[in-house]
Amino acid sequence: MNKSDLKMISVLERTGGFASAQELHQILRREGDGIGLTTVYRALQSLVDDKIVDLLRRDDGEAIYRLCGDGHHHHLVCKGCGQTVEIEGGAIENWATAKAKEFGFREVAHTAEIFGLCSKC
Amino acid sequence: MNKSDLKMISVLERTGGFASAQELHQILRREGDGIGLTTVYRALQSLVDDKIVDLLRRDDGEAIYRLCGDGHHHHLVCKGCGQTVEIEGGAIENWATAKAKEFGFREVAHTAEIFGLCSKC
DNA sequence: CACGAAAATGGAAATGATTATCATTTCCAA
DNA sequence: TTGGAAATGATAATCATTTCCATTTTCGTG
Repeated sequence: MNKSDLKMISVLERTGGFASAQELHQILRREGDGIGLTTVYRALQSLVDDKIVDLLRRDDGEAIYRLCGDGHHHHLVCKGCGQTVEIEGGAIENWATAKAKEFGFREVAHTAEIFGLCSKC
Repeated sequence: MNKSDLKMISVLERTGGFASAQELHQILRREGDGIGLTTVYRALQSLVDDKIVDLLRRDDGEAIYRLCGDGHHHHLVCKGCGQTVEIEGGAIENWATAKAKEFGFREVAHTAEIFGLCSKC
């Protein structure tokens, strides 16, 4: 956990929703921070490894990052403003486990995200 | 639906699991087909638009395609051999709908995939 | 069959995100 | 202060995907 990591956490806190590496870099630059794009990618990768931020993908495949709370959870993402809500997925966990067992799969992981328009958009 | 579209459907049928555009292109080339990469992308895009194939993303963001049956469904994907199984997601549908309503989201869609190792791998 | 328009095709260049390189700078303990 | 490790960032390399554009194929009509 170095200076850049903390800087990224700070921007992510301020932006709230998901943002791409490029966007986060631009924001920092606008604020006068001379941080390099390389460092942004490095810091984000490091935070993902430490499970401090979540990484998921936009429709076009671009990676987007979000500061996340502890433990396993899923997201409700607004297509309009990018605002996201962390949600519990009790039903999902059971479903994934059951299906995996049904087909004899081991070491399973799963992804589940919901996209839509929030009440403001 | 043109010749290239049919050709892509044919390869996808033979490969079974998910494959990327680049992989599908290589397979066709190996078989002696001189189809261009551009055409592969175009055909896949067209099939996705017509909801004949599913598009999802590998961990690194690369797009992978799979011939899919009718209707809404999810996948159980083997990390080892790429073999996939289409599964029903009754529990997921309800979960997604309920959560969306709970937070006042409209026009919702959702993704849910399970990754693991199949019995052979 | 011949002709021309429209669709399809594919090679090459452009794009854009992400990663690798590498020289320079910052940190920090001894 | 100093030596080395870690961090940094500009630049170049990579790689999937798109865009461009010229050529070829398809196909309906005379």
